Amino acid sequence: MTQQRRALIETIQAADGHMDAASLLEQARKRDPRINRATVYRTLELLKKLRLVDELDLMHLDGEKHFYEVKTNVDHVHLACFECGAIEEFTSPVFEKLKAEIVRQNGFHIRVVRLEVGGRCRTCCERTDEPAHCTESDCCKSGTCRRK
Amino acid sequence: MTQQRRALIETIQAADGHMDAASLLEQARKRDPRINRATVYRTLELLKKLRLVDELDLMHLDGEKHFYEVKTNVDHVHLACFECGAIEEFTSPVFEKLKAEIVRQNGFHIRVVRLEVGGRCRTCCERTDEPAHCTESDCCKSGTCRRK
DNA sequence: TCAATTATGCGACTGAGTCGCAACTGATCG
DNA sequence: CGATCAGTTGCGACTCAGTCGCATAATTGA
Repeated sequence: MTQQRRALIETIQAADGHMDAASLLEQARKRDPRINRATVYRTLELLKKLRLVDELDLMHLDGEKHFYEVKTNVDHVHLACFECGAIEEFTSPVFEKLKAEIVRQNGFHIRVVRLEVGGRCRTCCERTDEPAHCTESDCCKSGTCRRK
Repeated sequence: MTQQRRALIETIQAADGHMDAASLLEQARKRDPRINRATVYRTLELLKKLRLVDELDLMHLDGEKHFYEVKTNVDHVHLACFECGAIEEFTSPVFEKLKAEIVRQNGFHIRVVRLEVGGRCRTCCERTDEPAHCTESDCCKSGTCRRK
């Protein structure tokens, strides 16, 4: 356990939202300015393998970067709104049931699960004056779409 | 509808497994050698928006690249074995139930769903002479792990 | 057939993530 | 407590998937 790892772990735990590697580096440097970019990636790799953090794509709402969050004891779904960019989390016994089914029917030993859903959140759906999102093939250039 | 798009669509449909952009380009060039890399990405973007293809990460089993498959009428889970690299697909009414729950409870309008599971497939689990996968933090350097 | 629109090829660029290597650090043990 | 040494870090160069601007080419629709 080095200074750098401590700073990185503290930073992830202190974060309220989902952080990507670059902002994690930036924030962690406030705790220990020596931290290097390579160390961030190496530490994230380690934490993933130790199953202490989960890696997310968040439906590529903001490019190709990955996001990280402290692993919770119960898996959750991430709902990403293409219109306002909001990320909602959702847990359900049905999700657990589905995982159990995968184990039972496929004999698959689950190590990590990632369920991401993209679409339009309730708030954006209720703004009925706007057309349904992404029905046009060029919607993502339209300015209402947050997806890059 | 241009020659290039036709060639790309035919290539994706003809593919039996999951293709990434680079191999899609390579295969599509057998149908139309003029196709350019940029066109592949632009066409994939279009097909995603038209909801004709789905984009997958397959748990980054093979680096950061994305994989593509023709969208089926019922969503399926992708099970990626970290040990042998196999990709299994799995459909279940429970998955549909979970999606319905997301819509009902969150008022979320689903556009695209991606459920990926990483772990150890049945075949690899039954090879009991080998230690359980990924219990060691450096497992992915061990040679048994296909994850990069 | 021809103009307007849309797509493509090209090549340079971006940016996330990786790698090799020398220098360093921090647990361990005498 | 101070030497040891495996494991970690910083650095900087590198890789490679994906993007962009622009001139040219192909498609569409009148």
